Amino acid sequence: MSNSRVELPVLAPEVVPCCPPLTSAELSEADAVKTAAMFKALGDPVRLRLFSKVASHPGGEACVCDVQDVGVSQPTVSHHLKKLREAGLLASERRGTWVYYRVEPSVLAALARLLDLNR
Amino acid sequence: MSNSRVELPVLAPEVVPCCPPLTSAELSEADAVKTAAMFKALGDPVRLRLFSKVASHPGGEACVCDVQDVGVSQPTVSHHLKKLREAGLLASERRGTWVYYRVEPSVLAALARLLDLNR
DNA sequence: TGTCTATATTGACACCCGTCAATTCCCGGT
DNA sequence: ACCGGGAATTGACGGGTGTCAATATAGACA
Repeated sequence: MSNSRVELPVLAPEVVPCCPPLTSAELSEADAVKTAAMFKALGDPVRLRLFSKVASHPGGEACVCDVQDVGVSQPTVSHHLKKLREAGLLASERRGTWVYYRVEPSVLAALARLLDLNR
Repeated sequence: MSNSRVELPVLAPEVVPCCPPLTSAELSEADAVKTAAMFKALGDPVRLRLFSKVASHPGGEACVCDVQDVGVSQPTVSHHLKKLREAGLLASERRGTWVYYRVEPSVLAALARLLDLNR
């Protein structure tokens, strides 16, 4: 098969940037839908721990085997990582046997700016 | 019934501060449960818009009548505001006919610090 | 080719969640 | 006391979500 695969599968383009601080102006309905999807992805304890494990892992990335000890089954871990990827918070890449996940910094920064208090 | 109610009902004390940046260390299970509850509260488009309307309202607070135009019924607005209050993100106070909501700054700051990238 | 390991997908199930209509509660004014 | 309006609660319904067991896929190595 052609090896022109560029990988980086999901992460739809309209998920990326978005929005001034919440304290400075109210969100449009469309922006609220996009942004709420990201918060929703972080709104489950297991997903938040998985995200935290990836984000804090040395080198900025972690394979599933590094993070899957969160008290649920392997398919459930895979399911949650997929949700985080679909929300644009994580990116994944297969290298040999393992699949590595890393944080999408721009998206995380957008969320942080959204919550920023010092206007 | 006795009218010795002190108001300011919810906002349990253990909801308040919490946790270094997600990129610096992984969350404990207990911290993940508490923090995920806040993200979950922001993970619905209607709630996020309500929160945004309160946060960006002049004077730092808004009565329900100021924010309830989000396309759902009045009971649903009340329901969502209650969720935001229970998550520790909003505080409410009745003054005469109207009930005013305002953002809990410390909680919002904690979430922003959690998502902070630099460092 | 076949086997082993790592990760993803499928299908099923119980429970949670957002929503509304109807009702109730709380407060001011008359 | 009564009434009117703002806001909260109740009860019900439909769709979504987290979870697991079973299975499938993909790559590494014999």
